Amino acid sequence: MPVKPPKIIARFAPSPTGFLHVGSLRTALYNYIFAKKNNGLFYLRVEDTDQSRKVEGAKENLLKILAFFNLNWDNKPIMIQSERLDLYKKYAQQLIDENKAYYCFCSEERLGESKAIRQRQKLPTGYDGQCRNLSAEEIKNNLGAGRSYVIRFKMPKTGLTEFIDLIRGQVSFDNKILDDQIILKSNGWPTYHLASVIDDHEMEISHVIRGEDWLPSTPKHILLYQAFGWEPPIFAHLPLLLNPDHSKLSKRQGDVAVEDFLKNGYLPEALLNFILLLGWNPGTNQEIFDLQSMIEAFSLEKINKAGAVFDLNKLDWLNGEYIRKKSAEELAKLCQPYYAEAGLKTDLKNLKAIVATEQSRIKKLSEIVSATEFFFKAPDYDPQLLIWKKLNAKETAKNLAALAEELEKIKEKEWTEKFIEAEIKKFIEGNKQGMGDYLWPMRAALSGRKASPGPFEIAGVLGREETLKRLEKAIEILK
RNA sequence: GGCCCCAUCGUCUAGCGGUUAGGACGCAUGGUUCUCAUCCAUGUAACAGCGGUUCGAUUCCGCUUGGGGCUACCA
Repeated sequence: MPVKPPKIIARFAPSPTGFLHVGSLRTALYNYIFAKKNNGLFYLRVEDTDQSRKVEGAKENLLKILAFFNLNWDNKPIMIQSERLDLYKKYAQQLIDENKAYYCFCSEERLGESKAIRQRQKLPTGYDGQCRNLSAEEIKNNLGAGRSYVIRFKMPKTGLTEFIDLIRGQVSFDNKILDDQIILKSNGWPTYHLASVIDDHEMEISHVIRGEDWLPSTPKHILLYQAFGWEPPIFAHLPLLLNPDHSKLSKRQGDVAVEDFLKNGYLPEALLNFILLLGWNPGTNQEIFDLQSMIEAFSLEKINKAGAVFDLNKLDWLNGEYIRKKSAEELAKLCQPYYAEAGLKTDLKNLKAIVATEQSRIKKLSEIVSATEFFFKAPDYDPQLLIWKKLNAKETAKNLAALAEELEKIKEKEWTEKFIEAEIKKFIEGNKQGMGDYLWPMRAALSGRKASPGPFEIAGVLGREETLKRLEKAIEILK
């Protein structure tokens, strides 16, 4: 029996601008999980038709990040538009030959003036159609004279272009307000409109899932499909990601580059989980998703129409959740680069113990260094910090001395958090004072901080010698 | 200006004619704890407005208002 080819093919088609926008990552994610959910294919295409925005290494960077997030594409090699220039020209020529497109020789100045006039007349500001009906003679003369030209698509002047958007339902545009779009630039390169339509057709894309900012140009694309006699794909326009002030998520108001989030210590799985939930929900109360469970739970029908504010608060919370789920070893490895950057060195075993003490506190990996730097070097602090509630300096020093004496009794090989805790608690319980009268000064002496991991935890990691040294120092400065 | 899209707590959202309008983040309070965090419990806070349709509208329709996007030889 012949195998039926997969019907569902989605794609991610970024332009290589040098960094990956989180909004683009979400688009890629939705396309990927939609394809996988439906046993379909996920294709990648690089839309590098704007030479002026060319960035060296951007494409490689893009692929690296997608792979890092495990958004693996099925077309190898991937499609790259700059390698297909002849094809776009051929199709543009075909439209010209069929009188569905035309040469336009208008200068930028004339276009600017025309636009200003139409703006004043409160009319749509699109191209005024000056070159739409040039005679064969005029075209020949202009071409002969070597005048620069673009190719414009001839939009129908009447009728409606309607389509069903999977997210928005029926959408309708009046053809007469549609601009005669440039499809081939004067340098011979295609614009997005031409290239994406041709490529989506050739890749046999079944579903175009992209940002809502593309919604207004979708009728132009559909008309292009019709001009070529092709079946348009199904469209689904995603709600936009928003700044806190509800404008389109932009660099001005914080990080938007995926690389920056990673650098700041967000885990890829947390970031992915977070953006999944911006504009989509599973219909249940589940909030934690790995890639596999996303695929299982996903459906396009549950995507929202309204834009979603990118709320760092919730991202931080989610990231904390994922950090807490890591093993000490995983976390230590993830934190290593941050220590290296700070010039702090220690072996992995020690690092494991150190990061474990802050695992429940940090929200981002980048916080680990400042949160744990007191392990690396004895902290400076105000002696007042050592004093707990109603105690005075003298009593505090006395308690610390008693504590030190007890700790002295613990042998090097018994020096573990658990054992220290058991011994010291036993000792304190034998006294008339409370836990805080001993433990606060001890913890403060070891960490130099108001808030920190517990004293036994710190002592266990610090080791016997360093612990006793810090206690001595505390007693000293209390005098 | 023109066109298109959108509208439930501060934020992400559930709801698909009859609900005490639910959950999560945040925030607040309490418990656990020497502290902070974690964890647990409780609380806080929303259907933009006006008209219809209907026995009944958060839900369906229209208008208003508000927000956003597009309007490039950028994608």
